[in-house]
Amino acid sequence: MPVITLPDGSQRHFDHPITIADVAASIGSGLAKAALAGEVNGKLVDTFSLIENDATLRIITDRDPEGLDIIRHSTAHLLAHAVKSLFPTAQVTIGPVIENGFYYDFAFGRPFSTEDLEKIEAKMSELIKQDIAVSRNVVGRDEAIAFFKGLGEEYKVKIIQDIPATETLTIYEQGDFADLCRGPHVPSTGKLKAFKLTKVSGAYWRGDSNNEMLQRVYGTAWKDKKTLDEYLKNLEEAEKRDHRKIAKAMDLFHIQEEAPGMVFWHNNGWTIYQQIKRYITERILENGYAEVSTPQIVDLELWKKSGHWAMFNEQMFTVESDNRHYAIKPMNCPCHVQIFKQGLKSYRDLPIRLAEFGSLHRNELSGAMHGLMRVRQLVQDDAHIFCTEDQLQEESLKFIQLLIDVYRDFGFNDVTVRLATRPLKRIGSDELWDHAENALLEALKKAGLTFAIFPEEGAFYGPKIEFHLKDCLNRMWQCGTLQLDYAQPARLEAYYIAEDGSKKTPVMLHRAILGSLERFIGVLLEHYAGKLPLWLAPQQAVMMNITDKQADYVVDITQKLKKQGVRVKSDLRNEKIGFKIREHTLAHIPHLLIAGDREVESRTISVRTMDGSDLGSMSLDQYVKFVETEVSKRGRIE
RNA sequence: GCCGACGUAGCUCAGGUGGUAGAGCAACUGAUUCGUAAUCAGUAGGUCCCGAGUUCGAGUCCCGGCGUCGGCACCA
Repeated sequence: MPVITLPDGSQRHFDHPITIADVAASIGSGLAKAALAGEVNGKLVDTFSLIENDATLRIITDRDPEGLDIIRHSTAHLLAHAVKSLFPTAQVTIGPVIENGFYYDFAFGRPFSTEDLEKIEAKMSELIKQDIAVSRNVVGRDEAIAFFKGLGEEYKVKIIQDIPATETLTIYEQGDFADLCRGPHVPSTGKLKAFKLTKVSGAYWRGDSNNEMLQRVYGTAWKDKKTLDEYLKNLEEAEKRDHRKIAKAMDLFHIQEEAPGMVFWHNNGWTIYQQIKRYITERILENGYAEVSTPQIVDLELWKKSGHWAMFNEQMFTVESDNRHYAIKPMNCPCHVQIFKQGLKSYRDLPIRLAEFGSLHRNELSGAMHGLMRVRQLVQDDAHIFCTEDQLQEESLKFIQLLIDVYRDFGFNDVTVRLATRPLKRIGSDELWDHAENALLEALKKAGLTFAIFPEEGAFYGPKIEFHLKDCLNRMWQCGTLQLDYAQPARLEAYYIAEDGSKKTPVMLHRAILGSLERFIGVLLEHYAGKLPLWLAPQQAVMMNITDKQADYVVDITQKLKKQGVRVKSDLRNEKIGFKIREHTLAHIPHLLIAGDREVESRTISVRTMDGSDLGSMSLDQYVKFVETEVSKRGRIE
């Protein structure tokens, strides 16, 4: 006779096994209607599942995060249901919940068109209206295989064959549609209120590019129309922040057909670029790095020795001259090892930190390019630290601390950190890996960072820490990285003389804070929606006159401000002041400086910021001081 | 690289079923001289991504290529 304990501690006694739906109904009719699933003793189950023994129960509604996941999962099923009824030859595969929605992969003879999508959506709405009850059946393995074979669902059969024999298999049915699924699901299709199919694309079966391509349909689902609309609106807003759009509006750069994946930086964009480079140079020099510069084109022999040619030759551009074969460098590291090797190094010289803003070329697959985020020519704020085993952890910690501080200056206080550990295919002893992983782990802990461990994701030569930033559409981009490398220094025969007089191979740390400057600028533009803080803004101020009378004054003040290092231009056009203000505000110029008769009279300028606040009149000196203070704050959030 | 969509004026985009390209903004010219997010009028502007084909005739249809976009895969 089950006694059911609810989240508020109250208990309900029943004299017979009871479903969650019934418990909900016994509490109230509103809850009965809202119930999507239940959590019984910490496990999510369907509302129609039977409770036979004493249990704690939480009824899941669309107010719970789990409720939303269930809605999305059930909407994925609804999608499959609609597809199967419209296109019976389509085979179902998997349909998981993802951030903000779900997708479902189908094997189908042809791609789905946008018209198909509309039809599918309409069918889904129809199925919702019919409010079809969902049921769950536990089935035996052979039974399940026979069942899906009978339906011609070959992929489901493959999926079942891969599920461990210990797991029970369940089939969910709604009307004439059945799918292998762990559940739970909403009790009936009528519970699904707000969804939208967003895009179709190809996706490889089991994520392997050697396999056939399936048709993936993406969708989003929410508890009600209101939250769905909010989400769609947010998406639209986010798309406006796309760095490619902002760049066009701000005249930052362009990319054209003749040089795919390579950037033509316009003056405005290049000003940002230079500003960042200058800043990083300053920061690394004060942190004991030495800046170097190495060749762009290097004989293939070096890349063979370093291991790059064997691993990454498809992504390397090559050139030929005088019967010699060269590669345009995709990375700086082998060249930095060459500098390390010049002259005998003692343990006393270590650590040696070599930094370079080298231009790198990587022949990325054509489909991989993405604005500034993924390009074929890039510059990293790259450096390699050569050190001893003992210095590993301290160097790692120092780097992480520098990175965090630099990110703060750019206004990023929220960074996703991953520790990628030993992959299956690797070189080096387990002791070495223990040591290396531990060094990074300890460094992360000491730095006080929260991070996730990504097992088997490390490089073949060593573990790595990845620092990811999000773009406006929530796509993650790796920016910073710290990698331990035991292989290259040895392969390229770098050594130092240890305390005991023996030759030892140094450990090499590959590290970058911003990663590719191109990508970082892309993320930065989206982060700020183009409204860069003063220190980065390519144009910091525009000085404008109200009528022609103040033109000379404006030219004079502009000149003086330029001499003081302010990135300012004048706008003397015969336009109304409102028009000029609007234009420069839309161009995200931080300071709008205005001079009318009053200002000429008092030798001042009227200062307005791009967010619309009027700072009143100030003298030239006052303004320059104001700029200096703002610039020195950089992008830090107090 | 794979699947799909797209490529028209400087920008954003319109151009059922084939009949010599259009709007808004920007540009240019003129008027206006104005106080914090759009003054008015006029003018000019095109290799419709490239190549081949079907057709009397192609921005539109077919084929091939390039690029971009959304995903997949990849990402030292």
